[in-house]
Amino acid sequence: MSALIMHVDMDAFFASVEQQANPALRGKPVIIGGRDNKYHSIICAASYEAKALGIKNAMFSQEALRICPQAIFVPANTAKYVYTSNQIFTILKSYTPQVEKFSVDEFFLDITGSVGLFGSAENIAQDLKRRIRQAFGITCSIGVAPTKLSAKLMVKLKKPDGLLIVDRAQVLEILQDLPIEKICGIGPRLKKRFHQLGILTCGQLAQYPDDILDDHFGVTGLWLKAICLVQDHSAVEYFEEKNTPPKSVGHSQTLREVTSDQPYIRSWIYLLAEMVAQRLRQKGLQGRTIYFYASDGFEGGYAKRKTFHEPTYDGQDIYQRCLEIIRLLGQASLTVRVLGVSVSNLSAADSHYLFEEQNKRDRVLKAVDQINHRFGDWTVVPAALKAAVY
DNA sequence: TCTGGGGTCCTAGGACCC
DNA sequence: TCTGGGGTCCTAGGACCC
Repeated sequence: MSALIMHVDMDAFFASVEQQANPALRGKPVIIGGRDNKYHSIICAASYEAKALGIKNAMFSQEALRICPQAIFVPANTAKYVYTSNQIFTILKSYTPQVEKFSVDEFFLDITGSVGLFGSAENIAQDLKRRIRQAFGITCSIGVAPTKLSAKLMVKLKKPDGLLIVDRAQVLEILQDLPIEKICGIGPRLKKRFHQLGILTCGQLAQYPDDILDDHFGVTGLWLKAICLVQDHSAVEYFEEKNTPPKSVGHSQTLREVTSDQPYIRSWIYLLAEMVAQRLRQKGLQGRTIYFYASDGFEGGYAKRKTFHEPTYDGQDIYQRCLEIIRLLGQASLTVRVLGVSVSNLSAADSHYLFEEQNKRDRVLKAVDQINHRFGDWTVVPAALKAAVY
């Protein structure tokens, strides 16, 4: 008997959690994200009511407001979503110990050994949907198939509040004419390269000769073909609510328009560096690798990362390191629309510095954090930031 | 389809050790 | 001292996901 893998995907998770927490939001178009016009920011998520009115994921908040002026904006509350996600995880564990948290709102379950206890995959799925709806007022979509990725794909076809249970033959039939980019793992670049080989559908990829795929894409090509043949038998990983520390912390910002104003660009880089540093300190982390990214929005852009000897959680350090990376890029003058700063190679922050000088700076940073925490972000900012913030 | 802001993961190549 | 194959670790770059 082949495996039974279940994929569970919450519908409009963030917005649903907020609607459950606040009855006044139910049945209304809700947008998660800032409404501010200080920077032009993007929305984080939207309820189905908002989506029905034309709100799309990752829209600029001003654009969303224009399309849907009656929308209710709610600031994102990540802690709340993670908490609910962990509660859902606990419910899922009552059907099988083999539950994998794929993201905050997506899970895989291996229910191959559970159907004996619970009757059938259909029973488990219906029961689960009912319990999650009762406990959290949230609907979810469920797919059951012989492999993880085919289960995930089935969910994609059935959102929201969907349920699709299929065997291998049915998956193969659905895959036959499905565009390859629907596969989790094929983005715009790979899609283009597959199209150049005349591969447009999963059915075509499933038929393609191994050696040519290997030549063009290496193991990735063979793995993607296995997915299209429903032979990607990667196991559902057990994991407890793991609290793995982040591997990188970063911020990026799209400016209102392309600019070559170097002082303005530098103050944005400084602001991003400070924002990243502040979050590192909140998490008690420091990092050695600085990643800097800039793009004019048309011609790709410059991206470079560099690993430094000393870890840091100091915004000024991060800023200086960004400037060094820019020098390495050989760009005397930047023309940018998008800027990004990210720190990786993280370790637990160690505040015992050898040098008193650093200790002093350390205390200043902590004091600034405390003031900002108490009076709101950016009460105290380095003078160079004023141009960008105000 | 891209938008875009937060990330992760994979891989090639260099450095180093035995 | 040179040679070199095999292995591991690290870095940088790129692709992709939600």
